[in-house]
Amino acid sequence: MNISTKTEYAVRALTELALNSADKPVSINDICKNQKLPVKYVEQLFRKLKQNGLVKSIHGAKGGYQLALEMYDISLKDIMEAVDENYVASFCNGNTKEHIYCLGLPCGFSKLWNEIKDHLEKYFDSIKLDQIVAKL
Amino acid sequence: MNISTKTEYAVRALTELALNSADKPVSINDICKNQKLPVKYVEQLFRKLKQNGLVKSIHGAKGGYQLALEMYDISLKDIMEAVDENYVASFCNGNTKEHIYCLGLPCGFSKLWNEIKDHLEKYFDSIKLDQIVAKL
DNA sequence: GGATAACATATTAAATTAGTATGAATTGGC
DNA sequence: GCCAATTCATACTAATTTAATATGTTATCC
Repeated sequence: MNISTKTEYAVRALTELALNSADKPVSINDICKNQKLPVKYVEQLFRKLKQNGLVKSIHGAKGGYQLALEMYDISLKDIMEAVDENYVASFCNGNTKEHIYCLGLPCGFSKLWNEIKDHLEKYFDSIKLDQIVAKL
Repeated sequence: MNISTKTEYAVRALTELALNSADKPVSINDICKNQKLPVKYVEQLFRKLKQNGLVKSIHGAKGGYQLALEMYDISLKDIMEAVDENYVASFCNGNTKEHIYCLGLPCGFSKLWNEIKDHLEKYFDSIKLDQIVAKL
């Protein structure tokens, strides 16, 4: 039950964009210099962020990334989902999507796990990038 | 950001106690037979649950475990904490307890991580064993 | 005294996560 | 046109964590 470093790195990187990419794109290199993050790892994260429509990119020299959405339209949940797939999915020992059976038996806990999952998703979705930046 | 199997197993095992250990102790063997869980693994979990005062034990033949507290005094947080130490602690890349520095730099995110941590702890503490049993 | 069951610890195995390596494709500036 | 900077893509390795097993000892009931 932890925030993964993937999520942490993504949040930190997106915060850099939020602060510096309004007019010009910012390169991963610059981001990683500022935040002391591993470049190649963060590259991977950014590809996922792009696939999920959170950032847009400009190729080639002087290229880089910019936010694709307004800060208040990017939630912590969006980030986690993009970067850390099934970030809150594998309850009930991950046996079925519907959580009706666990370990081959009808599972009485699906209700509980689903409620928790729901709560967490809503909570993380309520935290937006502009709020995160405001807390810095 | 998932419920560990440790927590899942512990919840399932404690539910068994909640339902069956009111008068007599219940053995780990019986619990694991019912819930199809690995005995030796669950043994370890129960030792931690005992250390944390959630269950009490009776040695020897006909022995086993019983809840040490009322069901409404055992929260999901208590269980997670007992069985899954630092279940929600390693934010901020786990570098310092206070989350004031990250990777050697003053960390602007400590506020965020701590708020999240706080929220999660309160949430999990609000879910009590009697409610879990009621949802079955 | 034998069966049952908690208690304790060490070890192995599996899975996940983090990070590196290598290289191709794209673009700006000289 | 070429070179540097940069995104894009994938494969691989290393580290860490988590799950589970193995091997016992100790206590208690019958």
